[in-house]
Parts: sequence; C-alpha cells; structure tokens
Amino acid sequence: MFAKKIISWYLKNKRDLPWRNTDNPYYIWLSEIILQQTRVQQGLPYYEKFVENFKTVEALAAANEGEVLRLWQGLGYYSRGRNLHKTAQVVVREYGGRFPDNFKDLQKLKGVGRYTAAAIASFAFNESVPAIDGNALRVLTRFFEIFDPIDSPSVQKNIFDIATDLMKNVDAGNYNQAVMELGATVCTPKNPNCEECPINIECKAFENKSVSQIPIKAKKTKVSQKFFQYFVFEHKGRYWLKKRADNEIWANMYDFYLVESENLDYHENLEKTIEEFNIEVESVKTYPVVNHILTHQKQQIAFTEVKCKSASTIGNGNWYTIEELDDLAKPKIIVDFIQNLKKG
DNA sequence: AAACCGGGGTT
DNA sequence: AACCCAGGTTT
Repeated sequence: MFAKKIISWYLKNKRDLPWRNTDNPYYIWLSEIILQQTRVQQGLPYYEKFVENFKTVEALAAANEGEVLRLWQGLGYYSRGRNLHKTAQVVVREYGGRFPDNFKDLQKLKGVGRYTAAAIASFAFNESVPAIDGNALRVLTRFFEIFDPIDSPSVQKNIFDIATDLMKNVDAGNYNQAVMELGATVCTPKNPNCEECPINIECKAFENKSVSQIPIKAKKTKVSQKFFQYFVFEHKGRYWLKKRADNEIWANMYDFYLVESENLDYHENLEKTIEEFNIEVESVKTYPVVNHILTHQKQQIAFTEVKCKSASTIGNGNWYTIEELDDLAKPKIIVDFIQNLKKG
C-alpha cells in the first residue's frame, strides 16, 4: 500500500525535470552525478549546459578535462567533474559506449556509489533496487519511526533491506522517484507538510508526533579552522596562475599562488614569498580577509595583490590576461575574486 | 552558525 | 566501520 499510494501521489504532483523524461542511462547518470550534494535548483542549469555541449557519452569522453571542469565551475566538489570525464572515457573504451545495465556493475564506475547505481538501475533499466538518498532516508525513518542513527552503516543496511521489500511488484523507477520527491517537497527536514502527505495515516512518526525528531544523527560534523593566503601577482595587466597537480585538492584547476599558514600572520607569508621568488615589488594591496565557511572547515582567506616590476618566473605558473582567465577552470573563490577585480 | 542537498572514496 | 571531503545555498 505504501508504494502504490506514493506512486499515485507522485504521478499527480511531480516536478517536470528534464532527466525524468528519458530512459537514456547517459542522461540519467549525468543528472545524478550533478545532483550529488546539490539541489535541483542549483544543478538544473549545469545539466542543461552539459547536455547541450555533450549530447552523447562519446562526445563527453572526447572532450578535454579542462573543458569539463570549466563547465563544472561553480558547482563545487570538483572531483565529481573529473570522475564524470574519466567514467565517460571508461564507458566508451571499455564498455563499448554502453553503460552497465545493473545495480552491481554500475557501482564499478568511478563516482557511482550505492545510491547513484540504484538510481540509474531503476530509472534506466527498471531494476528493483531502492535508491535511498537523504530524502528517501527521511521518509522511511519517519514512516517507521526509526530512532536509530542514520549515519550508522548497519542501520542504513537495515533500511535498505526494508526498502527493498517495500518496492516488490511496483514500478521501480517511478517508486524511487516518488519516495525522493515526497521527501524533497512534503516530508522536508523542517516544517514538513504532513497534512498534505499521502501516507500520513500510516506514518508512525506522525501518529506519535515525533516527526520533528527524526531522522537522528549520532555524530556532529567536525569543523576545523584553517588560514590561507592568496598572492595575486600582477604585471602589466597579466596575472599569475598555476594549474594544480593531479593529486591535490582542486586537482587540475587553476588558481593564484597559495600559502597555508598556522595563523593570521600574513605579513610574514608576504616577506617569505617575495624573497623566495626574488620578486621586485611595485606595490602591495591587501584585501579584507574573506571568511569561507565550508561543511568541514572554517577558512580565513587573505588576498594580497602584488604588482610586480617584471613578469618573473614563479614556480610552474603562467601569466594570463583577464580575458584569457575566462577559459580556465577555477574554484569559485577565485572566480569571485576576479569578478571583484574587474569591477575595480 | 548550523543545517541542508549528501554520496563517494580511502584507510 | 571510521574517517574524510579547499561546496554552494538556505535557515
């Protein structure tokens, strides 16, 4: 009954989203990678861009990684973009351009875990396997009034098993979409609209007025404090940027010269850096420190613009005009800074 | 400031 | 199973 009620609610109330009008695994995979850790509202324009630029997995595989990262710019968690490109190449080279057609094999692809594999397997191939994202997890824990912590792997496994039973003999794709859509639009984290919920009668948490307490997380996110300083070297309208290495954070993306420090002694960083690269300084401009709050880190980032008397050699970087910078994939903090630079 | 969209990857 | 993640946006 659970499944059928939810599906019928979904068919009447679903949002019309482009990836819901296809069973092409390439488009579904693309949308799911974009939507990892990302709201529909934010991911939608990126999906449109990618579909337009890369109509097939072959087209995506043939692109340069730089192009892919440039299109991904601003979306965050850039390893998704790199995995997207790598996986496209694997699918073309090793799978003959056809995505694996089942839950188990899909998880072999880089960037495709349990949730994403279940989503593709059910939407594209109608395999009966539950796609449990945060929305579905919230719906299920509330419906069964599960007070166990959802960040425990064993609890997640139990819920996966329960969900597997629930979806027997129903349309797997629509069922999975339905549960997630209910979580996204009705069974929301705060102020859920229980009055309009199609399954409120059978919802244990609703019955016992415990909706606002569920789901429960055992662990709190740890937040650490970090200090960074960017040196924006400028010479005759050109700016120095470096392509980051393959094995580090923001891999293969471009940014200014970066120093991480133990504290806020940004002056010392400046002295050291100028000395290290033997830079002839014309002038120094200090920008207000930016507080950058991330999920796991509080960052204080200082931008220091150094106008140089010559375009010296500074590590493995190059000097670019503002216009040339547009074509390089950069983290958003850099994009934003350049935006301000342009404004003056 | 914390929560949210969280899943995937590594150890 | 524990731990990590150089995100953007909303509450």
